Amino acid sequence: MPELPEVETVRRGLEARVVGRRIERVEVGRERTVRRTSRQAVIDGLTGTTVTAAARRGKYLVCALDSGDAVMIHLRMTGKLLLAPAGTPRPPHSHVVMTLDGEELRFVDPRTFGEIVVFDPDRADIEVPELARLGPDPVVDGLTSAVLRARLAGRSRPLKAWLLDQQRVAGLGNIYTDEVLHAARLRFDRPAGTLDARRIRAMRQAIDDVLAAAIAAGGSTLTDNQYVGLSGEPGRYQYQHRVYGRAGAPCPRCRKATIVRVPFAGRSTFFCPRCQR
DNA sequence: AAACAAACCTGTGCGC
DNA sequence: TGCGCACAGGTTTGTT
Repeated sequence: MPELPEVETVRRGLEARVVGRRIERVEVGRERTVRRTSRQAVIDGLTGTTVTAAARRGKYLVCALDSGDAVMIHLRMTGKLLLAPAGTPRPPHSHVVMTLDGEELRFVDPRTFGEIVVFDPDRADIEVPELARLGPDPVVDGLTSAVLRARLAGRSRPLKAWLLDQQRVAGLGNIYTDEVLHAARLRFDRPAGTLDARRIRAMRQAIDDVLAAAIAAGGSTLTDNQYVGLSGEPGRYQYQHRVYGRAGAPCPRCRKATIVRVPFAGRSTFFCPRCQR
């Protein structure tokens, strides 16, 4: 579910409302959420610590603790972090609950693909190896045309597959790749290595513009309401989607063709067959 | 290197 | 109303 803009919205919520606070108590219901280590490792690693920073890389949240450890949280498809007054009813699938001075930070995740792991940053390469493998994050690291060009060179994969690969660029998922490719006027199935300098610049600009607008709008909340921010507030970027979920609608740029939905890489892809090449 | 399918789970929406 | 199927924002793993 959540891609870079949604995770960034959650990160900002954590920074504003959780950083600086002490985790008094930790409850782990479903052990699957903490499968990387164990229920006890996560309870022991979090209890009594104060959250000192909230960072993000791609779709990964990484919070620093005053113990020297860090906690990685990945929401995957249906994970949510919700901050609510202690004592209020917990939503179904509240697998991990952290109590902080009258409030509860709840990790809610119906499909249980998400996970939480407390790790030693000095051993990050072993304990969360995927973090080190992530490509540049367009917001955290910035992304230049030169970097894009170097990484795209010689690649035969379709552009969309390339953009979805977190080891190439970190943070884009199914919604935002489609939005970026439409903004850059590029077809999803064009081989990644065939972009000339002008198209590379267009794609870089599109990545920046789409992500900035989406973050400013608090991310995208689709009709199933799966994604909401820390306080349960929905995002608003779905109202600005130009192609995602809009099959059959006229293309908002050329207004002549109709947005098409095709299966690609096992999921839906939306694009304008007229203005994306 | 890259394409594809399957796996991990649960919920929802749709056609019949 | 009820049933069965398709599908869903992500990532890893195994197979061609």
